[in-house]
Amino acid sequence: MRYRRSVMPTLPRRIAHLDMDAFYASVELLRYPELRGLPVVIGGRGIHQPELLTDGSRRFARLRDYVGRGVITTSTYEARALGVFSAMGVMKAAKLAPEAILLPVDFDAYRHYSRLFKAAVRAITPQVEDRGIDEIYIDLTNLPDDTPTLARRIKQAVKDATGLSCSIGISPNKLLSKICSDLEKPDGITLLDEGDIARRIWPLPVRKINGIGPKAGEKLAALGIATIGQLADAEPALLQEHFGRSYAEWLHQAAHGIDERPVVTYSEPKSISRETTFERDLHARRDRALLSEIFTRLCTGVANDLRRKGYLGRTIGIKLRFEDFRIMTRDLTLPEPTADPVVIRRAAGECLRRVPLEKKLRLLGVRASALSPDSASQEAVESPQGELPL
DNA sequence: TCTGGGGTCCTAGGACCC
DNA sequence: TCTGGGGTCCTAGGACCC
Repeated sequence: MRYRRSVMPTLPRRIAHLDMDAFYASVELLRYPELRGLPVVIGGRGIHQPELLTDGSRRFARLRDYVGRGVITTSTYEARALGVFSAMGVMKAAKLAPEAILLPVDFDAYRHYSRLFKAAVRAITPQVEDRGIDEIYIDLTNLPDDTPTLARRIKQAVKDATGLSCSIGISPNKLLSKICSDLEKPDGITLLDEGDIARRIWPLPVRKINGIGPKAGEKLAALGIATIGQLADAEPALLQEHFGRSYAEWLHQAAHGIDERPVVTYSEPKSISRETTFERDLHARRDRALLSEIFTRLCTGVANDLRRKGYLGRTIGIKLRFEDFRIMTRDLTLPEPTADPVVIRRAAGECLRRVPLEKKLRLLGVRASALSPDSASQEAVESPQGELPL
């Protein structure tokens, strides 16, 4: 009995991060194989579908023909070679690659392929954590096979299920695996253990760490810290002075490749929201009718999403982005949770009355949070949303 | 010619209660 | 009448991610 604890073997963790290669663009290439090898970008708004010509070929929109707001959602590797990346404004991308093919976003198709690849991996092990439409973590620790075999089997399963390639990083934790999966993209397998950190991780820029974004990256650069190795060497006191205790401690641990977070196979949603950026900036009074119509549509959308997913929200909030890009939020907690569009519209209207509306608006959003499962909802039982591990 | 839409987590202050 | 500390809820904003 005394020795039970120390005798129990604890296997070193084997955590995989799987990232689909140029996911949206690759799904589009399944549909339009004639675009393979060309610079293709997905994004913009109101893009017309490719036009089918009488000879059976298709005419595609070009980036140079685009006018208006919108960002690039994904680009093929050929387009990336021209400097066109996700989140870039479409008009800016058009300057860099005017001849690139432009396709509209088709989330239904991407969600379909997302379900396919995740199901294929879950058939190998249920220890899967969802990280959005094109990424997952997988805990391989308790599987019998060796790591390279598992990596190849998972990639093959994804390929068989979808026709798409992915990249996999495998290491003792999520942080390192996430970095790894990016190292040999596309179609790569990268294995790494603690002994490889200095050689493979430390030379990388700090921004490769998931959790160091533009702001923290800038601040670190100002301190002369560019690489993960330099971050690992940084004086803890210096980090604490600039980032606060808890973030500084996390930075230090991350730079040393330390991360104990488990793979979480299911979590309840925390909020459900709808938002929209207008074609042109709208004025609270002059465009009142149009704004009101959009506002109501957003509330109805949130209500429908709540019902479809089987949740009630007790806190209703709004989000505004002004023409100068400043964001303002307001929220209101109700006595009772709701999924009623009329109740949501009224609560959101209360919130809206609390914000000054001199500046023109660029975006309007509505959100429900403080969610609870709706026990009266049949849909919740019949078609589980999220990815219930059943 | 700027910059989408869906999320999560964290911080911080004030109200309110014990 | 004054002093104080802890806990929870609500609200607002911000960083970050896919």
